[in-house]
Amino acid sequence: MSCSVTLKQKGFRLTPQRRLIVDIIHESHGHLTAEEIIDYVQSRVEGVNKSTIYRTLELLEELGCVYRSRLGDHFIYHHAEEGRHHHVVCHSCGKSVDLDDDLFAPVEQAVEERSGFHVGFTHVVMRGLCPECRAKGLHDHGWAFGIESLHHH
Amino acid sequence: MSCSVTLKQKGFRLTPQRRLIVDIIHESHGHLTAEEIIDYVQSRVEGVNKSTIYRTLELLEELGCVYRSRLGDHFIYHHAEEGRHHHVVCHSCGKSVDLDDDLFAPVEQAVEERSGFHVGFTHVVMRGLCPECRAKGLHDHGWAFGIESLHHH
DNA sequence: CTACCTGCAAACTGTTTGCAAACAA
DNA sequence: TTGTTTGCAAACAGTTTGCAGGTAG
Repeated sequence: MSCSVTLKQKGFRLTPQRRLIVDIIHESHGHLTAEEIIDYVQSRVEGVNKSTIYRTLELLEELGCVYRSRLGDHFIYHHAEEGRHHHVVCHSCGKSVDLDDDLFAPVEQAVEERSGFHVGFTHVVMRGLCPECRAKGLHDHGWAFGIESLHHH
Repeated sequence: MSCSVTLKQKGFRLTPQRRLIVDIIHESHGHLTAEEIIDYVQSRVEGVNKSTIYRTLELLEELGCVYRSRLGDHFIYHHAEEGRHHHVVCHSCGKSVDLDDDLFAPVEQAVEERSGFHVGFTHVVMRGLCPECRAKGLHDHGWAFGIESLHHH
């Protein structure tokens, strides 16, 4: 179901600002940082405040419309419609590739077997080095990289 | 090799502050947040400044003596002597369990096969729900959790 | 009408930096 | 002695909050 419909259904108002933010997240097929969303929004409509954007993103996350994950210092957002999946982002050139939901199944199972802990990877964004950048002789040794994920409420 | 020796070998001074920080990291068998390290240090010696602690931790990471990973909003630190390994931390009670190095091997392989990207998981800290807390009826559905890792330079 | 939303400005949090004084070697 | 290291205070960046005025329904 579309985010706009979800908003209205749950009794939230569909303001122009919210509509714009929802549109941007839907139009982007990748993941966006909060900063990118702020820039896109403000390039289309002057005067939309970043706190409005953060508040809208928080709301959309609570409604299950978007995933929010942390990548390094930033949060990144991704619409939740295409279901569970993961990303790898190249450290060097920033290129990103999607990966299937099942990627972490072996890890989930192994963690459960070895420790009894239950973990679930809903939307993980990890950093790596893409084939092209590797061919250029870059190494990922010494690169800091992080992966994070967040449950969809 | 011990952190103190590494420091001296590379021409860095072994000050009381640095010795104290190294001791605390070694004494702790788990992982510590920057804040915990600051608290421990300051409870033993008054007047040690947090910027000194951050600078020392940064240095120790550069020397390969400690790992630094992000867990949510904080960095956490762990001495690097026991080699590669990972952790799961319970969302609810904070209990933590160590996991073997090889945990993410299937993921590393799958990412490489599917995307050509090269990723390496040196020291991942993830959140989950421990058996006891699960038995208490807590669910991890709806919990935000993150895993992050950092390469050891 | 009137809650809900927004813009603004200011607060916040964890981390980082610049600089003069202190100190290890 | 002397260049590294420290403590202090202030900067920083991204995110969050309080509040008065604005607007969707």
